[in-house]
Amino acid sequence: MRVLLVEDDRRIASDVSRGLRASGYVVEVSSDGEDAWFRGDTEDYGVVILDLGLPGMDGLAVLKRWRANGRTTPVLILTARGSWAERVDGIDAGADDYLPKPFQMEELLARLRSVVRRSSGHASSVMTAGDIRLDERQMKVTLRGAHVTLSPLEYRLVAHLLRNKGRVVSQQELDENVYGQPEEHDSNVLEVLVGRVRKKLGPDLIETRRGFGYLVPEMPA
Amino acid sequence: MRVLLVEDDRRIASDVSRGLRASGYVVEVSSDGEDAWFRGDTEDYGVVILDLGLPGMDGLAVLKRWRANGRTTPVLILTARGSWAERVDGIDAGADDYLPKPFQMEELLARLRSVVRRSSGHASSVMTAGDIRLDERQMKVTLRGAHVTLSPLEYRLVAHLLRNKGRVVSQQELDENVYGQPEEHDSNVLEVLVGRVRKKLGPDLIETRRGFGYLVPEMPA
DNA sequence: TGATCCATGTCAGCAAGCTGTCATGTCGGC
DNA sequence: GCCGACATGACAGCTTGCTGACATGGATCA
Repeated sequence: MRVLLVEDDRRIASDVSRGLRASGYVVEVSSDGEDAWFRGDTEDYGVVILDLGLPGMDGLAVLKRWRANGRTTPVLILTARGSWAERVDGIDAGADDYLPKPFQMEELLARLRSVVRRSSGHASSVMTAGDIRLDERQMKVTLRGAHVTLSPLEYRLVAHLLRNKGRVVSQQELDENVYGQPEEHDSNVLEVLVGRVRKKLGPDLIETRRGFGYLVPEMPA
Repeated sequence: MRVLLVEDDRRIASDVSRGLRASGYVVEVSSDGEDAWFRGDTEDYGVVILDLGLPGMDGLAVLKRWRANGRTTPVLILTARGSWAERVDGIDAGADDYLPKPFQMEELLARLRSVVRRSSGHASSVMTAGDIRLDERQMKVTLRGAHVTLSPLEYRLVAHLLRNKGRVVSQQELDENVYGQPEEHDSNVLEVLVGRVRKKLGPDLIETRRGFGYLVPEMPA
């Protein structure tokens, strides 16, 4: 992992970067605010370790400019011991964590792990098929970019079929996942439901496998 | 937002919870490890504040068991001053941040904001959606720059939805985070509350996902 | 103490639209 | 062509969520 270490004290910089390298990080050092800002804005680092007292541009300002530009690279700031006001400011400026000086190398490494772990923990919730796009987080379905309103049952049907794209899903399985009851409906509710969905999302999304169930194909017809 | 405060010192617990409530959190206090573990494992909190020295079950053990069960609720641990080994352990056990005792209420609040913000992927204590701007630090809400006065419940509703911008939030989740009770209201308080907020902040801020809950969309309609 | 304000809960009525049913039409395989 | 599986349109009943009006109760202040 690539780390940008922004620190103007040469001795600290060298100690820390040695420790980081020993732990398998690729380290780049910057000792000046302007330079740090430029690099952080143009390059892609896994983490930034940022000292607040800097020549050129203040560390907080650097951080704020990154965040204002939408950079989400995790940032760990180094603050003077005991100055909790500084920490509050740093955190509110968008820092992911701070470490009061002086610190043990071991502690720095632990916080680095934690910061990185956190920032890499998101999974995508979007599924697509043909022109259809379903965002599970927003429970939003679009057809060629246009928002389509689905009822709760319709939504669950589509979501379950999309989650199982490329596989034939039996009526019983759909019953269980849409209605939550394994009991067989004596009527044709499911077929009606499929019909309503097809009317809203187009006839090609859901294919019928006579005698087996329904299927959202891997490739649109 | 719902907070679980795990602290066995009654005085600290009462001071802190008072401060938290004053800042708009819904606070539940637990003073014993077993109890804390059980609650954290069964209930859904926005954050947990965890003191390490506990009767019953040790704080670290509680945290580890949560993580082992896949709970990702952000946890802020309180440690004795200067014991950095404890911090390292805590962070590697899955804590999201730590705060050395003694601390200022203000700092606790800032770190809480930061931990919560991170875990929901936001970058600043100011959250926006369309023309609406909410500053968690000041508990201030503005609409097109003009200050809007919200009641406590209204504020909590908006804050929770904004913290989860782009995600559908169920009525039950709102209940828990606004009222602090998982119990179902038999009445329509929440709908009334939403209505009141919409009247103050405009009808487009909060979208309804019939049958599922409410949502503040990523992009204004 | 009484007057008043405000936050909050309750309720009833309304509109939208969701959902199951049924009658009837269509399709595919044998 | 026949049969069963599936599709479709219409409709009635019901749910859901929204809204305005009102009740309650706590806080504040004269």
